[in-house]
Amino acid sequence: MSAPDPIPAEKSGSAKTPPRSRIQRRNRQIILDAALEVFSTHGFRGATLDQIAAQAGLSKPNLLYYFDSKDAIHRELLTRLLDTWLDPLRMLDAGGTPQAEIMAYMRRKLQMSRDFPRESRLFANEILQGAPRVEQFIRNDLRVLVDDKARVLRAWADAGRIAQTDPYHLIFSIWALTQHYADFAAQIGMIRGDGHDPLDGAEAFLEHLYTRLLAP
Amino acid sequence: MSAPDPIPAEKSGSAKTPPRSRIQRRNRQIILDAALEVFSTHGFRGATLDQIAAQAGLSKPNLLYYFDSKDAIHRELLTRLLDTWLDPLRMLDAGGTPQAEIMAYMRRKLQMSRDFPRESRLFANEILQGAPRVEQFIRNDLRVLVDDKARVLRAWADAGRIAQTDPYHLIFSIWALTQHYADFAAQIGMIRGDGHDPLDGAEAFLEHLYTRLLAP
DNA sequence: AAGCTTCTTGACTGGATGGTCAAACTTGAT
DNA sequence: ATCAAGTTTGACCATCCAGTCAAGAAGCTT
Repeated sequence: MSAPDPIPAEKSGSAKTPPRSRIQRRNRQIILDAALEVFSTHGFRGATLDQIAAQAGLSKPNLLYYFDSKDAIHRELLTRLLDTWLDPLRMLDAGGTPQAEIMAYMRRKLQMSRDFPRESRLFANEILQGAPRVEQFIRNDLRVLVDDKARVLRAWADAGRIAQTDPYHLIFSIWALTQHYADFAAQIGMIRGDGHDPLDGAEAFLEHLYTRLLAP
Repeated sequence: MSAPDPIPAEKSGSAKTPPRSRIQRRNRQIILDAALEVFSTHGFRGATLDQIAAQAGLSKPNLLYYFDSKDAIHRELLTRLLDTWLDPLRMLDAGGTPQAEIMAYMRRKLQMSRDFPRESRLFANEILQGAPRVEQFIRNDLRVLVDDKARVLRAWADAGRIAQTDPYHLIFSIWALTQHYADFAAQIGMIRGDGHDPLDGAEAFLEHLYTRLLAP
């Protein structure tokens, strides 16, 4: 399992930021970016190291100089993604104004679909396959966070500050509606015409939708 | 490209229902069912003929006796899926009551997520990859249908029978919200607890949502 | 500039996988 | 029962693909 490692990791177990050379940092980033492109459209099995190498402008052995394996590249991408995946929901503040907080959460998620559609598709691919690589993340981190925020939403509803709705389905609806614009962008683009920005009008629509849904 | 075909297709170009023996019909169905299971969770590239054969309880060469290639199995699945994919939207009746029609469409889509989650994931996989195999279907059939129904929705809005909303985003929202329960079932299951039915409460929530969204 | 380290790659390997084939087995009509 | 057609499969092949390796090129340090 442990091949001689050309990139010596620091003594400290899983060093968060092993001191890498300029070239190391640059090329690892190039590879991750290329891999994100390829993995997000073809899935893990559908992607080949040759594709990633071509996309990165590097040779295949060179990829494997910077990462131990195809799997290691994919794991690194997922790890980086999950690190920030929870942030928008985490920012939902129990002390804020209910409508404004929920609306802001929706807007943050929509912004992620706009700014990071490949990351969204990478995640979608993972869930479609049954979430084998992110199961623990979902069962632990995500679930705890959702349970926590669901309590906040329920409290708001019980206090009559927003309409009575199932807080879980409310959260799922925000995920579904916002991620759809990233994950199904190809379909939307083909229906609306290729010159059209798939996200055009989405924010106004979703604001309208949640305004009406949440009004007490 | 054209290998000697052990299953003679009828003279008439693409016979819709070539007369097959009892065994043929049975085994083709078994294979398609197994393939749907495998393709929908692993994607086209991620699925192997050996997996499908094992799932079907047949040998790999036997699979290839009934279908020309892995691709042919996949194509057949997609063709059958697309044939019925449009039906729920097609049934939306311009002559009906706006709220009731839209609500019924939402319910039909939700029912499809309940009854055919694998088909939904097969489709989602396809779109995630950029819709290479269904591009013409989307650009032609689906687009025309959506444009048509969008006109209906717009007319209803202009007549003041439902609230003013972008008809395209309204349709997309129904797709997103209903398909999410099939495509992201793994995630929902892990968050709500494994004993829980992911779709529990979904219909009530969506009815509530669209009631409020559409009220003039 | 020398010498050491880091980086890069052409050529290769082993295993997985889609697909073939000829021989064997079943089925159904007579 | 017999025979032809339809069905099944073990053994095999060719290609693809993740990963290896040794040798060479480029950077750094002095």
